[in-house]
Amino acid sequence: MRPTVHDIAAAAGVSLATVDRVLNQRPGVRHVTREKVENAIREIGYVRDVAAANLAKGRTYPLVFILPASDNSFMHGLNDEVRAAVARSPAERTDIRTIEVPAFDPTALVTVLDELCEERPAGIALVATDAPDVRDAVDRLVKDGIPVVTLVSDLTGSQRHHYAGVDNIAAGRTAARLLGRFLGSAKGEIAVLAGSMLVRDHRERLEGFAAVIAAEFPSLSILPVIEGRDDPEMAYMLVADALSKKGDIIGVYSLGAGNRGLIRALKEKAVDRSLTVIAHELTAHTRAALLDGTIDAILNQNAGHEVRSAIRVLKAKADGLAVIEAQERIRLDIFLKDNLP
Amino acid sequence: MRPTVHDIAAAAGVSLATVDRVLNQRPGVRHVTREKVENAIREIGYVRDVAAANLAKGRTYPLVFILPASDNSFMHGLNDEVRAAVARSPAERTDIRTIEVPAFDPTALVTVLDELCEERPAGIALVATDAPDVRDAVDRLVKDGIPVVTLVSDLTGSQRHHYAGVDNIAAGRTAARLLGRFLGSAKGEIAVLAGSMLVRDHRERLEGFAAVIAAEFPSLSILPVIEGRDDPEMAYMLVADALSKKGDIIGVYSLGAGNRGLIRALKEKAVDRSLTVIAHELTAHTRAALLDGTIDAILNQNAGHEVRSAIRVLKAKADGLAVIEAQERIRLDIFLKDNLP
DNA sequence: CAGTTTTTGATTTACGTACATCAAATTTGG
DNA sequence: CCAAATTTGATGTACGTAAATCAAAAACTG
Repeated sequence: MRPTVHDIAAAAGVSLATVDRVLNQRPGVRHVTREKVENAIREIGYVRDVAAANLAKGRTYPLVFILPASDNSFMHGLNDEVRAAVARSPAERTDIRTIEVPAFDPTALVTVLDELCEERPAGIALVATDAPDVRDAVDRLVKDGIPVVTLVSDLTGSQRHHYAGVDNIAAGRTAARLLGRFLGSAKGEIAVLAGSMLVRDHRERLEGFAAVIAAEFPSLSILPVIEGRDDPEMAYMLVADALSKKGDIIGVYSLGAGNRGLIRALKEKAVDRSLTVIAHELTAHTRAALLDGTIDAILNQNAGHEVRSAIRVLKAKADGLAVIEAQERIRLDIFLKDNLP
Repeated sequence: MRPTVHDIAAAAGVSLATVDRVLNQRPGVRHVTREKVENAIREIGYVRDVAAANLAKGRTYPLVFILPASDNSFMHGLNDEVRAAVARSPAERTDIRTIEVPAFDPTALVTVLDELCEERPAGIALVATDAPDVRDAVDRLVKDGIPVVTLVSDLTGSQRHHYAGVDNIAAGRTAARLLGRFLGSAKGEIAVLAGSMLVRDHRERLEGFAAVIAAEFPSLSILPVIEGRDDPEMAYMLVADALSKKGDIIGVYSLGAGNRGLIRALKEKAVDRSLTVIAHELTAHTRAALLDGTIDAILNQNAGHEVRSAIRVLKAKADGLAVIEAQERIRLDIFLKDNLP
């Protein structure tokens, strides 16, 4: 049988009440006594029964998720995952609320963040637009003792407690290597479609991509980035336009969302050409395009994992517990047509 | 506040005792009453507080893991993960024991399985050697009501409750496409190193690999499979031998373990040649080889995920609960040198 | 050393469920 | 319609922890 608080009390020669004071860092314990108890805990190998503890506490965690109001499959998927987390709320003792803000709009984000400063939820997760104002607002929250994690896209230089998302530089580098290797010794230009350079994840993907292309695939050159604001319509127009111009585009890297538009443009303007295409985020659209050969590889971040990780981290931070970084690492999925889930 | 058993009692107009009888399917409840209670449960949306239930039950799950005694990094890693699970045992109410059996030895496996039939643990996880005798032994256990999951490698035609491992046909297909695309239009032979055709995972990987090569990369031909029994020494000798012969090997697919030997052979015998190499399982050795360019891509199954999934499934089965298949799906990781964890 | 403050002990209640017991009510069979 | 069987209710204890109260003991203060 695993040891309980009673065993600690017996081992340390103190009362249950004192053990409780030490365990829950309540005041009124002499330093020597505290050490005696802590030693006993270590010696008998006590670990708190979290289930029993939560039951006794009956505590719930009011959490807030701030998501951009973007009309693309990835954000819809993210929304779905948050809703799924809301459905699990009773079991996880969370009480999750989501707030939608306009995409790529630092001001709106700051307004929401400042309001939350008053409300004092147990934790906040946000898809960050990477701007100094946002950083400052987040830092104010952190200073106020409210746990904050960035989701999907990080916030440069801020004090946020954690980032729940993939390593986007690595993602960009991986995309570059795949594209480079798939293209072999071919010479030509690569079109890059991004959402906006205002979000750090897109900037980082581009950075990693450009670095590897430059260093290891000198026969490829990268065209000026197309910013489609993660909007399918806009992406369609811009990509169709780029493909219509004469030039020797032989590859495309779509590092943001709005791939519906990209795929439409590819199907209309590049049927005759054999483009190698790498895109981000597995959605119904990109999955179909991968299967029919329009896209060659998809890099994906699992939104469900990100949301669940964010919740775990926020709860841990709210309780002042340590986070097992290795466990919270979000993996970059690579999908070819053969290993689709 | 989420509803409790008291709320059910009130809603159904019965006593707590009756609610308990219904919830825990105890006898002595009239059919009409049972329905009344079940309706109330549905209407107020009651979900059992698992933490409280476990606390009250104080139940533990004696589980057994049967692992092959193979001296390769993957099996060592798997062992480590099981040990890590043992360390978590108190928190998860599991009581895990591991049994080592000789690798690729159906008879030894059957002996162990039959012994466990007497012992009646709450669940068994095994790395299956794919043989009819083993299948029959597993089916006997299943018939006796003992939950069984196969780990890493599945068991053809058996009644095992679940398979905790990657889709190995998909893995083989993915390897083929990567290799094919990396090689571009090059013509030549592909060497395949396996552990043994006695285990289903290796057979399936080969099957998927061969299918895609044949269908989509006709310029590549597959040499007869080299069976290295997942042993580094044996793998070294066989691969070194294959590379020494004249021929036009331009690619290698290592679908089993023992990659230490493969890497040594590649470094000694293929420095001058530019081989494209795809291997399975991320270990210290394959990681180093990926970084130094000896290996071009690594396909990986996360042993930790597999072990944790197996435990979740065994517990669920022991309690007669349903398993969320989507949650237990083991992903195939693809690592290039850029996205290593 | 009296008085004050701090530390410690003893005890109780609560969380939501499981499980057991015994009495009371209801249904069933003859 | 009575006895037997079945169904239901009432109640208590347990799981391991949290949190609170109040009294007792110990440690300081001047």
